[in-house]
Amino acid sequence: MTAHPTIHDVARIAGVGIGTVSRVLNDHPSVRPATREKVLLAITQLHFKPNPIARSMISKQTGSIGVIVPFFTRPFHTEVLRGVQNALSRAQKELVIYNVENDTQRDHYFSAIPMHRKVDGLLIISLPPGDAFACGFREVGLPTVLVDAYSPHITSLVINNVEGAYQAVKSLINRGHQRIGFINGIIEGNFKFNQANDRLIGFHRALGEAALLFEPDLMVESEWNRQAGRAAALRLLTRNPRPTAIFASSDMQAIGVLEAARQLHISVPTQLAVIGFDDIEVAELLDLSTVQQPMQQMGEQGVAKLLELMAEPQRLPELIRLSTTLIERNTTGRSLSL
Amino acid sequence: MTAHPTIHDVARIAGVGIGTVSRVLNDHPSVRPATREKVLLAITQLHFKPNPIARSMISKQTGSIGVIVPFFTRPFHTEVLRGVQNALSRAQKELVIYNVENDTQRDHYFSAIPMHRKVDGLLIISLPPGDAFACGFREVGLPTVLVDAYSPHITSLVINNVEGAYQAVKSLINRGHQRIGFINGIIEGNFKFNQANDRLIGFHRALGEAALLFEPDLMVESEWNRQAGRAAALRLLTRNPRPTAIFASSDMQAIGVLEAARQLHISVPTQLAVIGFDDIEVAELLDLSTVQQPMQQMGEQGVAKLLELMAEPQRLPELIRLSTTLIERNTTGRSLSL
DNA sequence: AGGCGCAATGGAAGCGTTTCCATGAGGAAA
DNA sequence: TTTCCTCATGGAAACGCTTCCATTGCGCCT
Repeated sequence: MTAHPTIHDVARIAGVGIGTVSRVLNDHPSVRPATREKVLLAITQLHFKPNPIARSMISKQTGSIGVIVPFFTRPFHTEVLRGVQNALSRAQKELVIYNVENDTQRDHYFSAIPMHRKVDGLLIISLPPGDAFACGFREVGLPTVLVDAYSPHITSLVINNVEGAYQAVKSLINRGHQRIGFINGIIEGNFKFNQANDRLIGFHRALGEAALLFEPDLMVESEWNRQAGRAAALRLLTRNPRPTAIFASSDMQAIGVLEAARQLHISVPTQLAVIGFDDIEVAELLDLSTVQQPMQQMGEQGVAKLLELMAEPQRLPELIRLSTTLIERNTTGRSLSL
Repeated sequence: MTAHPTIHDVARIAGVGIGTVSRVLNDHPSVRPATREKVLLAITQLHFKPNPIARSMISKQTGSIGVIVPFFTRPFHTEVLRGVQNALSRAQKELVIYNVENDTQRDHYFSAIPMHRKVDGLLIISLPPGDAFACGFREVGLPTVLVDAYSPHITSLVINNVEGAYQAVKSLINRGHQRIGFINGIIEGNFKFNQANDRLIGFHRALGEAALLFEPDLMVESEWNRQAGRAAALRLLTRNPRPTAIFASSDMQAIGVLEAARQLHISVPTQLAVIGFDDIEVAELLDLSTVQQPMQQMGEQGVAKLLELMAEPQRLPELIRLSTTLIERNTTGRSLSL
């Protein structure tokens, strides 16, 4: 409850000027060792800690990084955040989380955060800002990096969604599947880059290469979660003839597919092959085949890029591509493991 | 890139004094409507936003809440955070996450955060601070609330771990199990309150009530994760005679048990009953019996208590108890669901 | 011995707000 | 008309720091 001591108190106790105290705090060279000692002593006596807010006032730096992320929509994001957190704590930065649950909230953050200057840098995950916002970030001089999203105006770190989807679908085709269902994420109306769109392209490509026809009936859009995946799968699996394989845009959706299959007494993988996307921890538990994203790496590298940008704000935007890895487990037809 | 306008710029443009601008910003009553309009106009013209750091300087409020949490150790914590985030965004507060991975980091945060005053309040999850730290929080006047941890000096929100463990073990006993293995979390050396200790008490109680002997051999401590749970289960299941049921302190550990059982070709639930703790989402997927904690509620109510405390800092510490719910699924022996 | 330059230091200014006090205008009461 | 009081307003002070400029003292060079 005692008031916090200030630099003036320290100066008084140490019998020096406030300038000298400040110099000691900032490791400024021109302080005589003897003086430094006096000051240091006073500091420990008073339990003095410099007030970071007053410092921020002058330095215009807060030591915090903001992360805008649809946090609870997919375990995927938790994993990315893990990477973010790792890199950030190494860099001694604080992590401020802005969770977004809907478009209103997203836009609110996009427009408010650059103005309020409570973070030194911004990491945006899975949410492509429109050009207007993107340019806004540049204009106010807030270093920003996109992860799992793309904008030409902002350094972006994306995985190759086309390739990932292609790998998944091709592996299904290689196993002889001809009618392949596709549960995609939501394709955004305003048609910026987005994951769902790229994955559709990959889906098409794999089909085309195998001279298979794309049947619009076999593609469904759904939210990224299990319930929606399940509902989508129920629709797909009641088509006639039904698909013999389903590719889902996220592991959670794929798990929904497994549930739907169980409900309809369709056995996996014998009657239905299933492959997901992400490779979250549960995928391994359920022996789900999937397309692995380097989630932690995405987070870490995103932070690394952001720190670079903060050090050198005039840097031009970059586009960094990471690749996916096909993980074939039981749901695409390997014999049951032990 | 243009410098941010300040209150002085606004005052100049509007042809008023800075005091008046400030009054407009803070909805102070005594400003003539006409004057207010002039100021408001200047504000929109300049795209002026008050600098929150300068505000913090005076108000000594940052609008942020810190959360110290061993974030990535259990999905449990993600769920609690979800509740925290909900409550916080309703209250328009920012969320600063301090993830702790080890004791050093924990103690660092415990001692540094109260001093640096970058958060208005602190929520600590699953990490009991020692008395020294606990009193420290009070002394510097940082409102603090504990969730899933207890200290007599700080408002604490805990579930009834004794009861939860008791419920779990009793349900096993009711099903006829006599040799029950217990994979507990780590019991902290310094023997403050902790979850593991209470659960051990609950375990004992259930055993005692049924006149069963506690066999120290059948209890193992392990980290809260799957790998450790699996290792612990392998040890338990190679005892002779082996337990017919295992109660694990977390669902992730319980999942490790399931893996171990599969590896040893022990079938669940016929040859081995398994029950976990938490009721995270995967538990349902794997049809795992468990003791449900109201995770989101813990987060929300923790924040609610914290906000109360911030409004009324002299409040005395409270102890709030939440209860658990036994969820019986397949791994404790219900016949296989569809 | 005198002058010069540099190292060490003190403290004012300034960062962008809020708050408070002083001032002035205008209306009501006499 | 004069006196008070109130309401609206301007701007200085303060928040706790960093930075910069001015000042002092000392050693070294000539």
